[in-house]
Amino acid sequence: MPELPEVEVVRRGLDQWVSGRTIAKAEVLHPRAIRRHLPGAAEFAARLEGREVRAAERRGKYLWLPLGDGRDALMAHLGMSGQLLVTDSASPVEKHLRVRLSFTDGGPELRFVDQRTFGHLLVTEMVDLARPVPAPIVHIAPDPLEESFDDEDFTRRLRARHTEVKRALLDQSLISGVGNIYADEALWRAGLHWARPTERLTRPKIGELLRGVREVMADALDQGGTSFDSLYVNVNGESGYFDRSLAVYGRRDLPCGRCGTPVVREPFMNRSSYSCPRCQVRPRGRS
DNA sequence: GTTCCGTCCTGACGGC
DNA sequence: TGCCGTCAGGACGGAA
Repeated sequence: MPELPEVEVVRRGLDQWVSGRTIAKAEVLHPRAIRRHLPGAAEFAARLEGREVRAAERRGKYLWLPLGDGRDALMAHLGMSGQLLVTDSASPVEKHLRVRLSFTDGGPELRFVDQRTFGHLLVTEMVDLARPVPAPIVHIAPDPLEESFDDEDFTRRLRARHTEVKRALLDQSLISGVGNIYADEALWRAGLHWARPTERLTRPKIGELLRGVREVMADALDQGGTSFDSLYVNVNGESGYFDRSLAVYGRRDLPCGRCGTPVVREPFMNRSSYSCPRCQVRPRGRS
């Protein structure tokens, strides 16, 4: 599924193939794909048609294309299965095509394809903060790859929480862009068990955790950015074109890359947490 | 105010 | 072979 590094690759692809072009027509093929655009499909299309697309931006897993003078934008979240494809208008329609944008230059169109429709698109006003962001995501914290991410502020707010460290990592209002996979990988790099209470984490340990988050994302981005010239391979949110070299995620019973101990899978928030029972010791009194 | 949990969705997969 | 249950999981709304 698309995580922050994949979304960044999509952003770069959109920048290359879509920015600077003018939208001719917008078609909504599945209403759920624009469910957060409350005025509906007709208004969605009207807000887009005839508008010029500016440079693509991203915060966490949200992407947006500012329109015209930049006071509004087309915003996208890919969810778990969403893809933004830049493709020739004559190419066959994908089974799960949800939204389709064509351009006045007659060049390749932009398609939003999403099997499970957890993703969505909307047109929204921008809010002029220190960095302008789409209105629906003003409550989202900066992601750890943004310049405006404040390590000191994160440390203070994390220690003020009374919860498990992984829950906090997945809380978008504290730090954005970290999903289940990279949370597990970053915790493994920092030698932290996912159930460790946030209020007892030391400053150096939080420093290690942030370093783990940034390194695992940077590694993925390095790998994803290597073959960046093919239209079809890169402007999408497909998992699998990153050879993520995961250390623990999805590796139940396989040896930990550091100590060889078999990785364990534990239920967590109706999903899974993977960790090394030796490198990431479970806090006492928590089972 | 903070924390937690159910819900949305479709396809792959395993068990019977 | 085919049916059914389970799992995957980001974000949000509402309950505790």
